[in-house]
Amino acid sequence: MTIKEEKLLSKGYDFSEVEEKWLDRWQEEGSFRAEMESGVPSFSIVIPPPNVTGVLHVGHALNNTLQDVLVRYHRMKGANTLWLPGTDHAGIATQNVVERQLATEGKTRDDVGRDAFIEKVWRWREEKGGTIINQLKKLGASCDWDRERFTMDEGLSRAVRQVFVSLYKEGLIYKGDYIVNWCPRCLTALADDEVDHEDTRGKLYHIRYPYADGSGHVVVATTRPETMLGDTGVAVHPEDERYNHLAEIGIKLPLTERTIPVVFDEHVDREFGTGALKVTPSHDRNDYEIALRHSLPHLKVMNDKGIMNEEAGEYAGLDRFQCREKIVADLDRLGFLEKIEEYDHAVGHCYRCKTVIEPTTSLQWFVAVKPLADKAVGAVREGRINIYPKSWYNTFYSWMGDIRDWCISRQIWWGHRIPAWTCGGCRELIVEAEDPQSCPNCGGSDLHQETDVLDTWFSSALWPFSTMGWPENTRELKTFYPTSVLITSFDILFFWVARMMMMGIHFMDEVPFKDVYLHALVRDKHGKKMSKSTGNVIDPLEVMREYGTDAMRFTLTAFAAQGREIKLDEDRIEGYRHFINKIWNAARFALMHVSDCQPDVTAVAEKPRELPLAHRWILSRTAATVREVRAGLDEYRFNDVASACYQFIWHEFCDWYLEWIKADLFSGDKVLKEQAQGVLLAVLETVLKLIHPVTPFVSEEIWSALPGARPLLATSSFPELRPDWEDEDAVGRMEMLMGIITGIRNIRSEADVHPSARISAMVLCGDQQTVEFISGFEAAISDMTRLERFTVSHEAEKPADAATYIFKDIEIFVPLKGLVDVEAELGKLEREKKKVEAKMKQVDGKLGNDKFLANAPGPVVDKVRQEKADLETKLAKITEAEERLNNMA
RNA sequence: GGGCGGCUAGCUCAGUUGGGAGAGCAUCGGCCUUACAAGCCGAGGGUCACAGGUUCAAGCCCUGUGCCGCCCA
Repeated sequence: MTIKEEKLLSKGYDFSEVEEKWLDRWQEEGSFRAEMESGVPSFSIVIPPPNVTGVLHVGHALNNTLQDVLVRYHRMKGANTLWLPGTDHAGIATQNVVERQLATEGKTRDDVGRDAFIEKVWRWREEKGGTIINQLKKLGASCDWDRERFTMDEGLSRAVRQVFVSLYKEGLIYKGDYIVNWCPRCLTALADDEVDHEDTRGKLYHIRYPYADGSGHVVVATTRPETMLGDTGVAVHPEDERYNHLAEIGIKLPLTERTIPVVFDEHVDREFGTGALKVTPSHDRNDYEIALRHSLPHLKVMNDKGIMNEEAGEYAGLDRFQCREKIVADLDRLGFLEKIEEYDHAVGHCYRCKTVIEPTTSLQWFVAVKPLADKAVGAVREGRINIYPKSWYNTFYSWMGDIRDWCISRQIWWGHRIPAWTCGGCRELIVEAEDPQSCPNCGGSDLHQETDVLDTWFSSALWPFSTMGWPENTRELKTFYPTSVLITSFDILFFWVARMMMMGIHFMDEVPFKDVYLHALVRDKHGKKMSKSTGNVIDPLEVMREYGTDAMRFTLTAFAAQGREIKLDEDRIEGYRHFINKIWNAARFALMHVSDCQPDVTAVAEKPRELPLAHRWILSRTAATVREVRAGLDEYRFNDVASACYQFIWHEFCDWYLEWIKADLFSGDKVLKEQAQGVLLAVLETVLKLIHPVTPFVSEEIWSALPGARPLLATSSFPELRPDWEDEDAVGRMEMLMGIITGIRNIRSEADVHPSARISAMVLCGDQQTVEFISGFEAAISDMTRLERFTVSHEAEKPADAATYIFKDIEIFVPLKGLVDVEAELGKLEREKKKVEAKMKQVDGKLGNDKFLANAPGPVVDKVRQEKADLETKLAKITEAEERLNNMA
């Protein structure tokens, strides 16, 4: 037994060794290397760089499967194809990892110092940072791995500096003291979209703020009473008559000695609570803006770690949450507490460490994004960038419409250090791409670089061009920029996608990608977010081990319908593993009959009109499937691609075609046999190519066993449309034969005829032509329904003692010699009759309606008329059958 | 409070110019029929959330309501 036979005779598909093998082969052959041939269209994707700290989760699996499907498709279509891989340096996350490592040694980053710490991070990256890249390789991701990039690479870092300096010089980057989202644990500022808002059951404290003249009080409500120590005013609506008189009086702030003013601001909601709002400019974003409008002073009452500072008076030194309790107790004791309500509200948490965010003022670097955002919006409006699914356009526009300046400085060490220096001599601020040696203003050499680093997303925003060698004008940029499509999860539309648009358009003068496909988040089968704490996480690596990578990829593809969240059920993966196995076994069968053929046996498929019906039919169905798959891939309808393949391969190719041609394959008739071999091989080749982008391993494995010397499937050509294979006549005829076979099988099953029992059946049809057509398939029909005798007629007498089945205008009889269960048969006919009558009622309703006849298009009316005729025929046959049965009884 | 999405068979979901309600899984019955029991054959199952409207015709378009989810304030 040869190795090939041994392998192909194995009954079940053993994916583990197969996957290993092809991963190696593809790499060895350089199948995924991006060539830059001239005169060939390009297709390029840059990977959404996973965090260097990451391990593959099911979201990555989905994201990269979809990318790989497209990339493999376009590569097979012959495009210059580039899928550029890499990781980002994940500033905060990575720093946290290394700090934790230090903590086990009882050290902090300050103990080791900045340079040594960064060195440690690099070392960590060398040792552990490659994990997710290897996992992506296992997934079969056909990236050009020689081009792997990292946001902290030298080239990318140079791009970051260049961009920073340009934007600064254009006045689009500035430094200022503004309110930011502060994480008191990470000790850094965060961008707005790095804050997760979680609905929290909290308390709303209603506090009495006495008028300064003692004539009364106003009640304000807050969820964060500790911030009252930083209040510098109370705001009310200018038209709120309840408070007009307070303008001159002011408020005596409880627990302090301070008197604060009342200001009148239209943004105050008169309906909320008492219509009075405490204003804490240093610890609340809205209050910050109110304070700006009314020149209220800022008063910071906490330090960076969320501990109350000296401004908090006797509360100094307390943690913010301890302080809250004490404040509430004190207010209560002194009679300032009106009431406490249960209150649901969204609380901001650090997206990295889940600590409650403290909005606070701080000196930070910002990008003035408005002008950049406007250009991005313009590109989308003009259709230079298309977003799929369409439902995201609204969200995109509304978010971009009221976008705020982007805080890009982070108070951490791991990342791109801001290229700005302050001169110790003259305080000049120097922003340069190259480290300056001396101050251009005073010539002094006492220069101090900013200690902050840039937001990781700042470098990610440059990814589509920084990875291709910008600011050099490289061949890669010329060939592959703008990229063809960006595939990512909707939750980073703004973190990343929008920012790439801004930066790409600004610096490349061209959009970074033509299409954006946003896929859903993968949830568990109940629709819950997967999380370690809930314990409902599906680990893709485990799935791949258990069911095979192809099964997982196929499942994810089948679930990727636009505009819907993905509820992943492991049972479904198992189901699709069965499909992979089905393909394997179908191929195994096919190879038993074609492995010794010359590859040119497929030439018979070039002249389909000369072939027997079943071949014409399967070729036509193959052509239709090719059409569907191509259209699905072109329009990002991944689920349609999967279901078209599934439906065709299992329920047409396997269930019908393979069964149908067995007789020919085992036949002594050389011509019939070679036709069957040829078409079988041609269809199998097409199927393997179609399915390869989704299930690369099993398809490549089978492909390698096909007769003849072949290039790798991964670099073979994708099936072209085959109008010459399309054959509606063959499809119609085949459907009639399949209907007859199904009818006979139905009768056998309903009548409890043992599958091995040889019985006879008779078919009555409308005319002699049809009789002749059907008789031509007597053998096939008998074979597939295990008949000993099959007859066709258009005028024979209808047997009395027979079970019947009606398919369109064809009646099928299976004589059962006293074995007919009259009651059961009548029941079956009755049910059938009800259905037909219900349909008939609908159809009659339409045809009896003059307006329908007048307004509906001709073809629609004709169709309904035809339907009525069919229903009448069927009804008549049912009635007849009932009469026969009743006569028997 | 604002915005978006969803509600179709027991479950998970398709349903793209409005004109036949579908798939997979699950269920039930029968089969080791020489590729596959990870299989084959057959069957049952739905007031398309609810109420109106437009139309000759609505799962699909419009309005409102309910429930669920997400985002934003």
